[in-house]
Amino acid sequence: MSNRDGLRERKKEATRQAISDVATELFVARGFDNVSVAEIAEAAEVSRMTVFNYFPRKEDLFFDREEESRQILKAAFAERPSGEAPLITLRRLVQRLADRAHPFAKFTDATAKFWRTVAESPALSARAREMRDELIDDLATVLAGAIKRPLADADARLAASMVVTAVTVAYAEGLREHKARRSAASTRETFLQIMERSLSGIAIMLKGTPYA
Amino acid sequence: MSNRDGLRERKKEATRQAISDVATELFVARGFDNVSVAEIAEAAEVSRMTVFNYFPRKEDLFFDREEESRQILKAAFAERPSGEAPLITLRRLVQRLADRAHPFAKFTDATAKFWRTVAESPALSARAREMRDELIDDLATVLAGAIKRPLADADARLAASMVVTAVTVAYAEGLREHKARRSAASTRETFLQIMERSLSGIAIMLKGTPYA
DNA sequence: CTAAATATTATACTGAGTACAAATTTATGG
DNA sequence: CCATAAATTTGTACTCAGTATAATATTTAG
Repeated sequence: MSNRDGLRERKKEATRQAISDVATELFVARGFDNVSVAEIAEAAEVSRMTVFNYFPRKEDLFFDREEESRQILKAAFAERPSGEAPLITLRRLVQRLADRAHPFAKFTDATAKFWRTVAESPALSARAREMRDELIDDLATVLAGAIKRPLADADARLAASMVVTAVTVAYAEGLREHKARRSAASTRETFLQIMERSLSGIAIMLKGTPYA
Repeated sequence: MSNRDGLRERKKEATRQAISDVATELFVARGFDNVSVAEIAEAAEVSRMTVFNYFPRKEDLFFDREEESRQILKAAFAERPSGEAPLITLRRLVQRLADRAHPFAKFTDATAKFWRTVAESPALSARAREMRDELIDDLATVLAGAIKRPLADADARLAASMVVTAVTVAYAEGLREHKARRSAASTRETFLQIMERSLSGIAIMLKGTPYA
């Protein structure tokens, strides 16, 4: 029998999902810090060790989509018209994410609750910050790759840091507007406006480099 | 006897300093994560509880100057010529820190070692990121205060995030140059140049607001 | 069916951080 | 100087995340 969809693989995926599901349920009900890994294991009818087997850190039970942002960046630069300035590619990417209401540019009660849970937990907040820094590194690498530099240079690191900061601020302001009961169109407009302002400023910072 | 400089107060300060000193020594010698609080307590001839009494978290034993950046910001805006755009105040502040080789703009073997120790410890890195976010909040508040807004608004938050990001990147590049054995003048120039480029871009982002 | 490969579990440990009460040290008022 | 109040230090016992390791159970392959 094949390795890929044998009984073993199916069971693994099932237990992983079961653990993740039960953990999410407990987290939203009682808050991340008020649920122990032992409780999750018990509720998922699995041993504590098995939980750590699938999710090395407790925070991994909450943040399941770490890989996704990396893929989005790669895809955007893979499809980009040759010769287009990397900063323009990013501008188009942001527009598209907003148009398609992608989770990274969506403001609903669900996303608000998600980030409130994060804000209420020091451990989750720390992990979110860590992921933000990892994203900066990834973006710097992708940017350098786009202009055929093997390694990220100082300009790429500046660009990446600034763009990720811009998204962070724009997203936070979008969430803020949502919580203030503004319309979806309004929050989307706020998000895009901050991104536009930021990107035009970043373009100035990168004038004379191959990135802008 | 007065409360301020009685025996009790002096002893408290002495033990606090003793704990901090012995901890720093152990950390630089063996790395933050390879030294337990119990060891520090033993080396400082004090109980484990006393260590936690003075330093609620282990990371506090390493980062002793959290308050300082806050004070520098406040002072800079307290002394600023009335009517000066806040972003100009910050530009002058950066120049002055570089001129005076303040720790936040200084690149020596000591600072390099300090930040290497941070980079080698997940816990210290996490704390550094947390402090960075706290600094952003503080700066946003100070910026809003400078134009007589009681609360930080979206523009202040954007400005603060971008400025702190700029300093972070500029400082990191300065450290990088130092590690590559470039001259002190060169690292200083790199730092200032990144700050200048960044601030001119940030000025564009803030055009039409009272901050730029 | 057997044996190798892999997943799960039990157990025991380290280390940070907390709660709380007991013991010690310093301050203060007579 | 003494007694007592106030503050500091300590001991003890706990919770919880995370790691190491060996034993056990389950799936796969021959």
